[in-house]
Amino acid sequence: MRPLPRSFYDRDTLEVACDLLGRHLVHVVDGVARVGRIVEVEAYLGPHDKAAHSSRGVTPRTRVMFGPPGHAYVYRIYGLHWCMNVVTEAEGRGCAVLLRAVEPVAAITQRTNGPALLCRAMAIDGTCNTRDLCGGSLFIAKGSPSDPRAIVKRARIGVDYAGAWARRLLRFYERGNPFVSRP
DNA sequence: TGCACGATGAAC
DNA sequence: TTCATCGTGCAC
Repeated sequence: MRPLPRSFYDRDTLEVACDLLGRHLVHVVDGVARVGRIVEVEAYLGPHDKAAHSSRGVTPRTRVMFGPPGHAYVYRIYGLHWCMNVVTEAEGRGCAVLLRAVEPVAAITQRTNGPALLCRAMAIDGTCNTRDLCGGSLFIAKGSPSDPRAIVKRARIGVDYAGAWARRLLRFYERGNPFVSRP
């Protein structure tokens, strides 16, 4: 179980988003590897994407989104939950993929069908922000990639304010998987 | 320095 | 449908 290389993330965000489905998200906590198989993601395409945090440009919070690929962007939402993204494409692009749901594989005891729920179940919080996913205790491994023919494309959740960008089909999930947050 | 609001989840 | 709860970004 080793981290996928940085080249995995240094590609077109849509490609990475689909390729992330079926991969294993791994977080080693107190010597125990918590593992979840990624089954739902959303792509955020950069500053021109009105629904992306990076659309406001480089700020203290979004700086990591504009950094090199293969790093974690973990932010607090509604003052009480955490959400995790992986940074994609070349440095400066401001692209990322939000992890929305995982299927429990190992050492998971709570619900994982939602971006904040998966963070809670895998003990991912603000201390994981800016973490390099290509070496360390938080990473993504090969897993069992989803069949491309089984990938469903839908509009992203909770971005109605983003006009036309809200209607783009940038949410991807594995068809029929019971751990998807909103099938 | 103040304030409106959110890539959510849970309860009602 | 409503609310919890607070960091962020932008207005002033």
